[in-house]
Amino acid sequence: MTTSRRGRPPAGGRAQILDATYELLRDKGIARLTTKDIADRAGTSEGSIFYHYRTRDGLLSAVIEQALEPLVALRVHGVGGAPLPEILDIFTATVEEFLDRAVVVLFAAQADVDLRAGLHAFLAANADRKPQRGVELIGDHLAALQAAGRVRAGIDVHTAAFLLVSSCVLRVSQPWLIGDTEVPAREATVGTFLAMLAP
Amino acid sequence: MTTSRRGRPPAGGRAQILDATYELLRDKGIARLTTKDIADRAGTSEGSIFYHYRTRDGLLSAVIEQALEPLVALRVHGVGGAPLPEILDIFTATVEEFLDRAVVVLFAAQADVDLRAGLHAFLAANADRKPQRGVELIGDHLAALQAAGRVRAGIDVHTAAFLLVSSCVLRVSQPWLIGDTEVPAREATVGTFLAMLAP
DNA sequence: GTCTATAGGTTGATAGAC
DNA sequence: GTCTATCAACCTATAGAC
Repeated sequence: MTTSRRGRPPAGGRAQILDATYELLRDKGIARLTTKDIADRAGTSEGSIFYHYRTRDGLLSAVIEQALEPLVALRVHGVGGAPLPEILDIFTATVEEFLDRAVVVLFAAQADVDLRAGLHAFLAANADRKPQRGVELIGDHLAALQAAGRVRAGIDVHTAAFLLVSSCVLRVSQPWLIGDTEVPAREATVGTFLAMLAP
Repeated sequence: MTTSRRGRPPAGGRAQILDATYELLRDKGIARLTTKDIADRAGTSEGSIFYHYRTRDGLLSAVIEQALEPLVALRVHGVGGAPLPEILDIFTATVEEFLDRAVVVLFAAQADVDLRAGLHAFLAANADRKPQRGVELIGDHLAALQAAGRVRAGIDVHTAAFLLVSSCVLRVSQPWLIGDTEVPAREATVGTFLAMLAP
């Protein structure tokens, strides 16, 4: 797992192939993604691709897993004692920043049952329910505030947290799915969410 | 546009090809979708496919547009005077029922820039912002209730409506994107949403 | 490790009989 | 309208030189 080394990496190295594949996935889509196009964009030869990744699917899996790396590396920990607006601002910004890159591979994996199964297996083995635990964490914090009377009583705070995360997913996905359309800004969504929580 | 005729349609007709393509898209994905597989599943020959749809892309576009048909046919109208819980229940159920079928083609279209561009153009030309107008409509109804004091003051009701629709999209998409995971039931989400709106 | 050359198989699309 | 037969292009993967 030597992911870095001294000096300029060789032109046809693993990283260039990985980056070129991600960019083509994002710009053209997976349907007409060929190893020839990848080689051209990476400035290498097709032979190198198969030397490094053995198969086209192996390369695609590597690209998918790289884009999900922030989720794997994530250390889930308590949200601390910062003011709620700040917590939700940072949380939603982090989620959307991750999704900006991840949707490309999440959508690409939908094109093939095997890729999708591999994606799900990878998440199960390496991400250990982190998306859900993020929602749980926010929910737990809201529950504490609710107990302290700073969040209105009578609402299921974990379901509320799911609503907030949903808006992050849709905001990032919508331009891809149905084209450019108006969506409330993230800050406005967080603001409205806070107002709906107030006692 | 003769979509029906007397008697049993010929085995290799347009409809069978369309259905077979949708099913393969849903079950296997677009990446390895071949006209041969489509012909086999439809019980027809490849020749018939190209006779009816001229090109593979033409067929795919037809499948996409058929799955979005409920959106095109939708007549957007006021929500009437039913109780809010009932309105939101019916609204979210309708949205998710549509998405259950639509995500298959919405995701498939992400595999190719041309397909995606075609999808966006089709929606712009035939759906006339109906997704957004659905959100607006719920928002407008909430605004009226807010003016009547039955929804708490100080919240942006249109952003709130966006939160609710987001949860529908994520609930339907999540099994595809990250695999089977716990998600709050639709009824629970609507219930929590209502509780957050109460004055 | 990277390249070139090429094999081997698949794919979308066409032609022409029925 | 549907079928069979066929083709030309393309794509993944391998072999072997450097």
